[in-house]
Amino acid sequence: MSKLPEKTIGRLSEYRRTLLNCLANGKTHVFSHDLANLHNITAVQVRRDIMLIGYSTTLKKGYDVKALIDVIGNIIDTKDGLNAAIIGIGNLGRAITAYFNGKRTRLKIAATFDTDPEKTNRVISGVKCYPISEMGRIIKEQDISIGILTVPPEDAAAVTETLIMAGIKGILNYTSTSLNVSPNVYLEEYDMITSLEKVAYFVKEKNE
Amino acid sequence: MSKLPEKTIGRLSEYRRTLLNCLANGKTHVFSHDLANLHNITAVQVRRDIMLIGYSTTLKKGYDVKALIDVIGNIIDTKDGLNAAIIGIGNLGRAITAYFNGKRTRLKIAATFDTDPEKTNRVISGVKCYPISEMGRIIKEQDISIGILTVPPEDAAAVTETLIMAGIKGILNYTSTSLNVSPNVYLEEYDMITSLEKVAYFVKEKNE
DNA sequence: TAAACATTGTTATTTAATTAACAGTGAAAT
DNA sequence: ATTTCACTGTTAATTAAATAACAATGTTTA
Ligand SMILES: NC(=O)c1ccc[n+]([C@@H]2O[C@H](COP(=O)([O-])OP(=O)(O)OC[C@H]3O[C@@H](n4cnc5c(N)ncnc54)[C@H](O)[C@@H]3O)[C@@H](O)[C@H]2O)c1
Ligand SMILES: NC(=O)c1ccc[n+]([C@@H]2O[C@H](COP(=O)([O-])OP(=O)(O)OC[C@H]3O[C@@H](n4cnc5c(N)ncnc54)[C@H](O)[C@@H]3O)[C@@H](O)[C@H]2O)c1
Repeated sequence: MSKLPEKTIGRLSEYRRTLLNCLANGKTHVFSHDLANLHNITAVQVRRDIMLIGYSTTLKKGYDVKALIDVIGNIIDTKDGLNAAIIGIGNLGRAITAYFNGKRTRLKIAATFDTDPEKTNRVISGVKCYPISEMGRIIKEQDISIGILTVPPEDAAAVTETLIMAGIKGILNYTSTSLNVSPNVYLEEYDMITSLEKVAYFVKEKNE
Repeated sequence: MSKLPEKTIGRLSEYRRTLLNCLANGKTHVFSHDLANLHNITAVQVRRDIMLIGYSTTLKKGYDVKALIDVIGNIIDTKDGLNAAIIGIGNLGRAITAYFNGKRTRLKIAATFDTDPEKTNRVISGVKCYPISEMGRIIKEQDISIGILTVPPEDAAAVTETLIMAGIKGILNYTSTSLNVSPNVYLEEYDMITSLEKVAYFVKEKNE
């Protein structure tokens, strides 16, 4: 298995979501082109991704939904799951917490952190919010390996520093500041304004 | 100029954000490697992107911050700006609206839409929320060309249909359902769970 | 001023990702 | 049964993106 392309990992996650839907609707098998249509990509891409993870079917009646879900799970999930924390439980942090809560069993938001005394030491959106000063301790105690950053942009760098000191292994950064992390920490960044500006640019392009 | 790589567009948006920061801090010039460090990429990449948009400096004291902001603006922005709408003013929709409101002059959230009568015909997070039934009319009246989808996943497809009928030109889809749109509409999709699962996968990888 | 240096712009190379091509094979049709 | 058909798996080709290489040139230092 070793080295799967980064893009493939993203698509596997999406396939699984769709497959879980199929399962819920009683579909037991799905063709590569069905999966492709549902994701706006080509059937070849789907087959190639699935080839890469080593699953294959002898039948010509499509992939076995259940089996494929399991195979993808073996790639993406860890045996015991991973814990994540939200840092900065403001508007976005609360939306994410409320959304994730109870959605994935293998990946859960175990704690949130904030500096605002109005928010700390309370349960917000179903998860306990701790003062940032306790971050190191809680991250270790609760074996949290992923940090989701939703603090104000100007605090992002400092918070990241603390997170890494506390032994965090992966960061999902939603603040509009890009971060520098040591290469043993995986960093994924997403900026909504960039996305929106991209849409705007291509809308403009198409009009010309 | 014609065809800029998609990735470059994304980075230009990010450079501009950083450049605006520089400007605010009184920096008038910035080196390619400064910009690179701030974005976790290489200086070559920065220079190449900037080459592609046709800006260059004769000085060897870095790029002129103000000038570069303008050049990027000419690429990304339209003359009169574009209007966007949020569809589904729930947790995520509200967070986005509150965040964007008053941030970009050239790109603004002009209206929001929802089905919930508790929410419609009120101002939420600073923007008027209309019932979904009026979407066609409002989109035309207010010249809205971008739709940001934050409705429940099961409603995404139907809402998209309506959006396209109303003449929307670009969609930013935050629901966890991927959409099919005609090729004259630009579609950008982002799924937080996929992002988080990607982080989880690479965290797991690194541990092995 | 001359030499050393730093920085840019651009072409060439490499790497990553996608798409095309097609052989192989089970299922359905005749 | 045999032919046709629909799908899959995989290698090869193409395209897109990132990186390296380096000439050109303004800046700083001796
Ligand atoms: N809201 C959105 O839709 C949206 C979109 C794109 C980007 N963002 C980014 O996400 C981040 C948060 O946005 P928001 O709208 O939720 O802002 P917000 O102000 O609602 O929330 C920020 C939260 O962080 C807390 N905080 C401040 N300093 C902190 C620190 N040092 N440590 C821990 N917590 C701290 C605040 O108390 C607050 O609860 C910002 O960086 C913003 O740029 C938000
Ligand atoms: N909250 C998050 O952080 C988050 C993260 C990832 C993805 N999402 C996705 O974003 C979407 C919204 O999430 P949320 O947490 O804000 O949910 P939410 O339930 O808080 O908000 C959904 C809103 O959409 C409205 N709505 C329902 N049907 C509608 C329709 N047909 N037309 C217009 N409006 C309608 C509801 O009244 C509600 O206000 C979901 O698809 C979810 O999968 C959310």
